[in-house]
Amino acid sequence: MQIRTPACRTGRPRSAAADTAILAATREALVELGWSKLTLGDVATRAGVAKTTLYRRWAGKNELVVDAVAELFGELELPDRGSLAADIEGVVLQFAAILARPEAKSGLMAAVAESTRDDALRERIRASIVDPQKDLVLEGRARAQARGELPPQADPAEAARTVDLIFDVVAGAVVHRTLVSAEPADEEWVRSFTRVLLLGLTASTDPSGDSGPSEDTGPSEDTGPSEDLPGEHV
Amino acid sequence: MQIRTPACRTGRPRSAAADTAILAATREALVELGWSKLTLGDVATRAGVAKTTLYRRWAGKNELVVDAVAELFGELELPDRGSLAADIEGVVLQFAAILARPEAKSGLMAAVAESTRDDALRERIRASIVDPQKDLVLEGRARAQARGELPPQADPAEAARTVDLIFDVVAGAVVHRTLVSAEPADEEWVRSFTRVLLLGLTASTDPSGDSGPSEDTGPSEDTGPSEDLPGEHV
DNA sequence: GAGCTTTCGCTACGAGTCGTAGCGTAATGG
DNA sequence: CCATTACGCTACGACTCGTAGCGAAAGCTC
Repeated sequence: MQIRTPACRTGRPRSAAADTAILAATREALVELGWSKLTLGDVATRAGVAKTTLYRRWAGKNELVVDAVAELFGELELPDRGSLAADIEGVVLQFAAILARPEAKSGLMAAVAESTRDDALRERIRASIVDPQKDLVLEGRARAQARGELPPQADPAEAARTVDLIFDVVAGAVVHRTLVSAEPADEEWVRSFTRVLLLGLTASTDPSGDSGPSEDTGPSEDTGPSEDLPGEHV
Repeated sequence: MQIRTPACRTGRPRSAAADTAILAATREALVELGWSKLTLGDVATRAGVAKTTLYRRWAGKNELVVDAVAELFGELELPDRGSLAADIEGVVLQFAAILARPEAKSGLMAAVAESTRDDALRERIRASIVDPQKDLVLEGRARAQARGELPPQADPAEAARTVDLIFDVVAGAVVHRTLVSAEPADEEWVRSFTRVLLLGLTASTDPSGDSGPSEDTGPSEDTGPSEDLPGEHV
């Protein structure tokens, strides 16, 4: 018996290669089979590991897919493109490109659907996918304020509400366009969208000061989906 | 043998009561179990019909849930509230209220997720849920143009793109707020959202001729989601 | 009413997946 | 060398799926 200090580990360590292989296999299965026909047994076979290994690391299909999809959104970046409009267009196009991939489409939406009845799953999605994206919004907003494109906001609570609003509008519009309308969020669409959003934001802020804006969505690097060192990925 | 004219029917008719019972049972099961744990056998038991009857009418879980959820969105209306801002706020609040219901949350999103790999399902969703909603956008836009709040658009193709954009922004934002951010789209949020959207729209279409006179009227009822008379619901 | 047609309820079935238990082996650290 | 943990493999009961087959019920037409 040993004192189970959270960070104390003895014995054989988990294979980091297995984690990456499993997540890659999950994405591959999502592309070929979609969410509903994806089985953990199949993923294990593709990854070259035993089915039991999967169950030792993840609680179920939901958690596994969230981690697999989170790695996709970890590619999002927010380079300084010189203006708020350019920053928004750039990151929205990146976001749209990721959402256009079949593994992101079916995996992410199904996980979100399941999260409506599973608080732990929603929290997992938030931590690994949503929050990094929101950080990009914050970053873009700060950059725009430094450029003088957006007025600084005094009230932090009001600023937080504004950022949340922007985030829901940007991410929601792209997701709806891609999944529900099933049409590509191409450059033309992104330009139109950015114009409307930007006009709405700048016009709304000048008079008194209250809502202000920032932009978009994008996720930031990511908190990698799963590490293998901490305990389980549950 | 009889000539199977599409509209020609002889023999025992299908029970309309069974349809409504099944759809109601489906929504009930969605609330209690969610999408993933919902089984057709369970729905049949709740509805008081045989499992085989379910399979005779619907191809599978996807189609059944879409029809069950579509009935919820059939409640949407667009009464004339006097101004474009009021019209938008009103319908967005209705939409948010429907999306707040658990059966709509898990059912709709899961169906959308599945539709990414099933063209027929996507078409079904579009016809029974999305298009009626888009009609509301068209109606509200026409009403605003009649009031002079929005300039008329000459190019029909451009007008169609604008309507699609508005629709994706509105529906997407509410869905994202409700499902991903998991926070209520309450009156305060809707007001902020409407303000940004409206400023973006009016500023983008600049002022030019307009000023229109009266308005019009009648919101249309909706095209109910599913009828039970036509053949199979497949 | 007779007869035809279609639907309905019921039972049963093979196929497939789920998630777990059990066992022996491999890989670390003390 | 030994304790500890991870891994691969097999097997298992439980469950769901979607379908087939049967007899009975409910309409329509004549």
